[in-house]
Amino acid sequence: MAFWLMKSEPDVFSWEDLVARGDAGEEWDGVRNYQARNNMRAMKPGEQAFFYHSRSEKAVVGICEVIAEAHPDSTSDDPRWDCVDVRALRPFAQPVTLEMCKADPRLADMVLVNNSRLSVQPVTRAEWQVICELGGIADTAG
DNA sequence: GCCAACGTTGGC
DNA sequence: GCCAACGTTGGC
Repeated sequence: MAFWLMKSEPDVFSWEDLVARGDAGEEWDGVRNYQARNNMRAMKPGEQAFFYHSRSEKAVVGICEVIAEAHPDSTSDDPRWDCVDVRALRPFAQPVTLEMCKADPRLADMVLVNNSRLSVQPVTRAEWQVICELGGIADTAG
């Protein structure tokens, strides 16, 4: 069981947009970066990912669930680009800002803190736990 | 809105 | 295969 973090600019596709899709979820298309794509290829249905609002907001706002393994990105004719499908699982009681992540020594090694440009990234079990705690919800990893 | 950091492209 | 030029991301 792996854990992930996926970024989106809220102006383009927000957490609220994903919630509005309901259980049908949404294709996580548009990723044109090999590392991010490789991370999506490693995802399995049932795994969870933090949903992060970049740019204006800079905060983790909820948790989504992978509902389909990687498949060709419908927004690209280039066979290199795959993506997964996700659906909203649960919102945070309060958003966990980038500032909070940087301030917490337990998250010092987090990819989000150290490589701000990777849009789909792995999260460790320990980091998952900390961010759930900061977000005011029970640890969903069980 | 700016620009640093990073990734990709393409000429050589 | 190197690296300069270019485009994009995302924090500030």
